[in-house]
Amino acid sequence: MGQAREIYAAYSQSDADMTAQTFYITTAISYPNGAPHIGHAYEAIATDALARFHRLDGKDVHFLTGTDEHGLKMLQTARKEGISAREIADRMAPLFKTMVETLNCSNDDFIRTSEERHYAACQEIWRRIDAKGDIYKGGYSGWYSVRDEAFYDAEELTTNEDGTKLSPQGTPVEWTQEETYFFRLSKYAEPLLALYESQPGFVQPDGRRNEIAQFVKGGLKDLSISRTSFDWGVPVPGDEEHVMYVWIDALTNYLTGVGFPDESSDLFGKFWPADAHIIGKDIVRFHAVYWPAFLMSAGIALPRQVFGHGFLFNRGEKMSKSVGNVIDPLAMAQQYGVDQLRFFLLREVPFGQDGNYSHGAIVTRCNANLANDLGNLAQRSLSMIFKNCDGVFPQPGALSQEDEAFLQSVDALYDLVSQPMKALAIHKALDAIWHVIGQGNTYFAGQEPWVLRKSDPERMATVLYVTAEALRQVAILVQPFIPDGAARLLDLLGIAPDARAFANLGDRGRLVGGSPLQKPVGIFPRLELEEDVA
RNA sequence: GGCGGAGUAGCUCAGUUGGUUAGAGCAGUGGAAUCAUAAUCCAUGUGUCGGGGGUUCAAAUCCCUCCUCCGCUACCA
Repeated sequence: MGQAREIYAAYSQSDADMTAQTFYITTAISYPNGAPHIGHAYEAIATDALARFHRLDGKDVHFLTGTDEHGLKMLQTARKEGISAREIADRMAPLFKTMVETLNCSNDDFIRTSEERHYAACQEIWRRIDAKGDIYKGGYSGWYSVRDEAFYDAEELTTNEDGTKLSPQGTPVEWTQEETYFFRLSKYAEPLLALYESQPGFVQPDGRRNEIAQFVKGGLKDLSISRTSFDWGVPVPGDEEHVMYVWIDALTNYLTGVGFPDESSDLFGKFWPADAHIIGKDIVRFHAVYWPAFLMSAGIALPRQVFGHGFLFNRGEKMSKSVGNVIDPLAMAQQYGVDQLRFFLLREVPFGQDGNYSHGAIVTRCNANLANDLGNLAQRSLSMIFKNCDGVFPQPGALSQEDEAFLQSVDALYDLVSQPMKALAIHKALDAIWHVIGQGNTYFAGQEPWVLRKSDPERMATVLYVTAEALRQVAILVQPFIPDGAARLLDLLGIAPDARAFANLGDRGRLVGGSPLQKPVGIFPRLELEEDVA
């Protein structure tokens, strides 16, 4: 194990400077063989919330997402329509690009693996792995269907009456051997185990890391990394008969996104190694085993974390075309609102676990937390200020014990949000914010400023000021999750765009008494509980 | 089969290294208030903490066993 440790240690960032001023985060790239679904939307939204959080926290953030366009399935889909794979990729990729835009994602780049820059990156990493002696030519054998141009696993096959084997598509298959290049994955089992042990945060959540470690402990087989049976892919350097197969191509997008192979570029220097790859739990192994192995082989620093999130289910059922519960995320964004959809997914589903969504759950969650708790607290307090304080924020008088106590928990909120966000516990961060919003309603109701209006106007002014100051901080903290609503609230409060970063939280950016207030308008209207269309 | 995780209030779940009357949100019930997006606030739970056995002064929390559910067990993005 000692030597294994050295192999990976040379490239790992286990002593990563947690106060680093840059942050590189990625989603997985989507396979655009069909339209985007709610799972794609969820991953993009969660990753965006993390990216926005770190940006507001003062870091220089690079957020990458995109599409993985090569491979046999794209080619087959294209053939069915009688067009080229590139044509279908050109038609489908924009759907994903539109989705992330519509969902208000702040990605800095959108990579398509069919782009020239990506070919350059893949070919360079291939060359380096090859130079390391980790690539060799061998044979890949399996049940091959000439008509499908595809290999199938033995379990997928059915046996015909006459004893011949058939593919799932019902086409005949035959035992075929194809020349392919292999990557010496077997060589990296020990270094990978050393990585998981010394950097428990490398694979998260913990349960996933245990599964991966268990898998690797069982020994690793070398990996087939090229194909000759189709040509929709990145050509292998020096052997144009082969295209790269799946993982070197797909995973390398994270390097392409920061300018690799130009390691002297500003982008690469600033952002590699990546801080977090946010991916679905189904592809954790490829990111936690293949990817670091490729990078170790190529002599490139390893990413700091791979996080596998859960799946979403529609009322407990996996969505499928046959069940008819496949829902277009853009239709959901249209129906509920982008902030509402974002908030629901981030608040309702513990990040890392599977989650459920339903029309009723979304309506309940959004009305209770967005319209009632936050929206109404803003409306009731700001409209009192607008009507009773000459349209400007009041000057606070001496603070009472209740004022101090409430402000104290508002000022403490940043830490309670920051800690879970840095641990990717997004739902816990939102829980902390809403706990304080709840305190805000309790405080407001307890102080009864509508009574003070007549009995003690100065005291009323102080209560309203404290409430508005709490709203200012809440609005700033809520930006990563519900950016539009947060911006509207900050606009109402008259907070300048350059005063909305986390550096302005607490007493470093107190609301200024006497500054003008916009006429309050509802931030989050209630959703009407209509017939369930889902 | 092997390895791992989970079974806690009607629903969704929290419960650190075992220790006062097991908690939260939602739903329900009763009340208050009326500034506000019919929003808000207060009060309110007789839960066998999956079953059984054990360790301990003390277990949801440790050990054994049984039941149920789930995840992983390689070349599909």
